[in-house]
Amino acid sequence: MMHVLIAPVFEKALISIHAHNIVPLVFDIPKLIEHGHLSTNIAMTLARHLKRKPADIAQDIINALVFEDDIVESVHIAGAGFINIYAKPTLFHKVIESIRLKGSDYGRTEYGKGKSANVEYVSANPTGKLHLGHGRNAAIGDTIANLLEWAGYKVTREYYFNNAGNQMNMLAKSIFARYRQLCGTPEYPFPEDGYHGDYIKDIAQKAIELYGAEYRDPTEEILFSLRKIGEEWCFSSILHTLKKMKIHQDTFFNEDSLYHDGTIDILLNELKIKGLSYDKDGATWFNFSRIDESLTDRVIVKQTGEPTYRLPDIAYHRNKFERNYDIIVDIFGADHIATIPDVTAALKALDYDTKKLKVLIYQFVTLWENGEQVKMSKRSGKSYTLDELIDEVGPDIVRFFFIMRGAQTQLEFDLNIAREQNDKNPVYYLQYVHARICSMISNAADKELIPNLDAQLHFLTAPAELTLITALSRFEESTLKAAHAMEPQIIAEYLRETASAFHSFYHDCRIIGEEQNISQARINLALITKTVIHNGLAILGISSPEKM
RNA sequence: GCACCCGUAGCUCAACUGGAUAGAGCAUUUGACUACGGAUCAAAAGGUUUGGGGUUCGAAUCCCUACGGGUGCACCA
Repeated sequence: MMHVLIAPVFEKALISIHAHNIVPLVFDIPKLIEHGHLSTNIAMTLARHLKRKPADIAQDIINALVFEDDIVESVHIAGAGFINIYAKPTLFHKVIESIRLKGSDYGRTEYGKGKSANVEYVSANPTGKLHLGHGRNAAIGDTIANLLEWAGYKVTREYYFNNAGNQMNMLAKSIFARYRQLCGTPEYPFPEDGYHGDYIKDIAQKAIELYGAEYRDPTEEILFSLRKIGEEWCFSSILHTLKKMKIHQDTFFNEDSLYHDGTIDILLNELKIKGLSYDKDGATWFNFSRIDESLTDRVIVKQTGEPTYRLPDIAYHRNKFERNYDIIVDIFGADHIATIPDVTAALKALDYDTKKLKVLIYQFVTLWENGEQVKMSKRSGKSYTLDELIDEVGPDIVRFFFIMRGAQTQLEFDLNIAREQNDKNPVYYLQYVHARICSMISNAADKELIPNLDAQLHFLTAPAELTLITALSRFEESTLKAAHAMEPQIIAEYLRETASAFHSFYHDCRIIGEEQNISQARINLALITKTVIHNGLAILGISSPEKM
């Protein structure tokens, strides 16, 4: 944000030396204060294009700088051609004013103004409870939706599911087996690939309450009914868990609708006409190899006449493209990686602009407890569910742990750390800032020290104060960068740095008990810190407690 | 075997997407206000960024290669 005040002056300088709009003008905040408050490598990036030495270009730029406001102390060339800028305190004070004006909107940008985005996440079929992998999916997806919203997009949060097909039939058969076992035939065989979780027994119990214990054979009718109550049970469990995680999705897209409204038939027909599909061995194949040599042809309609998952996947994505979103985001686990090239190639062959499609792949979660990995086996049904995890450590910690690492790295979820309510837990470090400030404000009020927004900010000159302001000034860049890169972890990292800057400031600089002017100025600084932490946590879907 | 992701301090991870002396947290060691919440702060120590080549002013980042880990490669989803 500080660069917003500086950049125009540099732009003018670049124009005057005829080096404007050749490469983007980027400012960095140097790690070392010896390198100034802000720096730019513009002279170095220009060097190649202008075929001149970076240092010479830097000197020309500096000579052409004209600062009208009294915000810059000095400008120097350093290293291989960096231009380092030393700001006056007034620059920092302008930052405070600006953040205060934006308040709870500070961090929002107009990057995606007038554009729409669709973020699809969770998308678990109603065959069971959500597990930890879904949790990571949910946290990443919901946070990216938040980030895009903060970047100005109109966002649709979508859930895609399939309540038909083999998986659901297996669910019905599993329920029937448990039903018989509960109704006096404990030796009734359980399907080989059935769903083993205990929840199936709960559903069977419900079936007994609804239909009695009389059914002996898995007729089509009874399986249909069991499938229905199984679906309802699972969906209500999924929604309940998501709600606990503070996740609400706008659209629930049923795969079935693609068959009912003819989308699938139309697609099949079109593929045939365009030569993108062919019949072989009684099945219909997609001619992927024709559009991309690195791909292999795949069956899209089986011999049995049933489609494979690829066909509705393509149809569904086409449907999303037809809904005219500017960005379409999928959040997928690493196990779905194979479908992406196929779906993308198919859409491209159908003339859609696949640059709009962003598929975010996250790696798997491993759960650790007491230094040992907790095995999560779907078959045995002994998986630790997302619901249990939320009950144990709360939604804030669950959400934070799932986004605090980059999506492409395998996540080690350490239950012991998640459970600890102490300094080892990174979530408290952030929330503590908020609680601390709230507490301080109420203490100040007891001493009749009321926040005065017109306080003289020029009393803020201590290093810890300037470091904190610098951190706060970076929030907008961070939200933008995180939205652009679709990496929630950037926000987590940003908040940690900012929290650290605040705690240092709070330790070094007393607020209550100092001279009135200084107290007021520092209260203002604390207040905007509270705003930034609150906004940042809100993006992550995490609460900002006033007490802990 | 082929494709994709990853390999950074003892452990878990960053690094503004090619920038200055690779940084945090935990663990270890040492210190801190009779005052605003010690769920805090300050400091020490810890590295040939898996190995080897290459690209350029400059590489953890890009390319090639070897090794190690994960995931996928169905007429399952």
